[in-house]
Amino acid sequence: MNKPAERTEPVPEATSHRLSLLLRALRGLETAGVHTATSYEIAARFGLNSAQIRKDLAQFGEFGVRGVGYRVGELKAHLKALMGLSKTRALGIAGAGNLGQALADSRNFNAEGFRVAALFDVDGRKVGGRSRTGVPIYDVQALEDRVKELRIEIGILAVPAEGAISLAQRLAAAGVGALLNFAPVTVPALPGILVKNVDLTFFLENLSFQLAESKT
Amino acid sequence: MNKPAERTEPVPEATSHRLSLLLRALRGLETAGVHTATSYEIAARFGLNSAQIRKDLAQFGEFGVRGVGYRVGELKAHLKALMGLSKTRALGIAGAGNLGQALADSRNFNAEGFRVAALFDVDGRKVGGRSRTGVPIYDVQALEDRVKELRIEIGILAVPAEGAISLAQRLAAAGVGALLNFAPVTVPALPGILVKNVDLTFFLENLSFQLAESKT
DNA sequence: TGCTGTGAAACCGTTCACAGCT
DNA sequence: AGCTGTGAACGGTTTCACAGCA
Repeated sequence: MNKPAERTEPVPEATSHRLSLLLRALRGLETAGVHTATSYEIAARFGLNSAQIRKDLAQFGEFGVRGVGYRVGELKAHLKALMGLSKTRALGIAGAGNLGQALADSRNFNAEGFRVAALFDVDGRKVGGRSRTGVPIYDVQALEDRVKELRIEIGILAVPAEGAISLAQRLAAAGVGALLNFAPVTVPALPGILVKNVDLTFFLENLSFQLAESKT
Repeated sequence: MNKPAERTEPVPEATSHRLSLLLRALRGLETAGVHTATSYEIAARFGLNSAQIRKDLAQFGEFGVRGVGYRVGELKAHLKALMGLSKTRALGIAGAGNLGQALADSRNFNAEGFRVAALFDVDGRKVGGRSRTGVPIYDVQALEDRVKELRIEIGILAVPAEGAISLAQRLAAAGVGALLNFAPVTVPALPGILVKNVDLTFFLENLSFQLAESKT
């Protein structure tokens, strides 16, 4: 099993979403002490089709054992490697306001694969301080230097709309590989860098829409 | 134009996402002083296909004028009505930590269609206070009473994983129609209520995956 | 036997292309 | 003439169904 699995074509986004889900499911199984699981069992954990799980995994190699299923720990390790989570990436958060600090202190952002290395802000009263869990707050002027020094790979924008675009450009120029933008503007595609815009209003509007729909 | 447009079948999720985008595009056009726009022009505003825009809209009625295009203001009003945004919905946020306060004060959550009416927390020092923009912080014990009194329609979970599920149930029982969950647990489908789980780790993992991919 | 890995079928969403209004 | 509204073609993803291996 476990063939080299050369991948050239880009992985469909839907697949990458499911991979995240799958990893969660595996974590759950692992802490539940389960060592082996079939695609049917995993599929049941989130209402999915078992063939889909097998197909998704088949894109990357043969991780299963016929007649048995998948070894949970092994598959999880493969998956983490696949998703680039086997080493810890440093994150830098622009904006030490409520949102920035919430993210900096979040267990999510300091879990398997990630570590918040720095917060940046323009407010002189915040600069030099630390977040509740101890993430240092640097002056945004030192952004480029700190990104390089701390080897920050992913930049997170938690600033008001106004400053977002120019900060995105500075982070990109400083060498981060990806940007996660929470500011209510769409950061355009920047050359050589991945950008993901997350607009929280979006989720609200969707709920509202579904509410309106269901009431009809 | 503008036929009744009976809709029975559920709208595909992709459509509802695009409707949000479309609304943004229309806001942009409106503030730019544009009164009429063709589907081609709108499509150009975000890299989409013009037919898709027409198809999406066609599901709900006939809003366009052949040979001319769409009247921006009119279409926007229709869209807002469609999405349940023509009246303001009250939001209640459980958890007055950094994330909860960030959301409460966010312009996004207090824009067209939404208004944060209350924050809830267990911390006695916070209770009785207000967020920076003036959203009152209530004791979580008063959750049910306040939800009813303030006619809160959407509950937002900005609490740690532990308390999330039980709060979700309390909010549901108190009568909210939808829940937006930011806690790092999956809130299961509750009867008669819409639940949207937003796991911020998800976005990070996806970026990480794409980074890992692109480096290959 | 029982489950994975996978070709083939079914399904769904997107794009094309044009008929039909204005 | 010009653009919307829409049936038909296309492409991609999901599901089915089974061959192949432990």
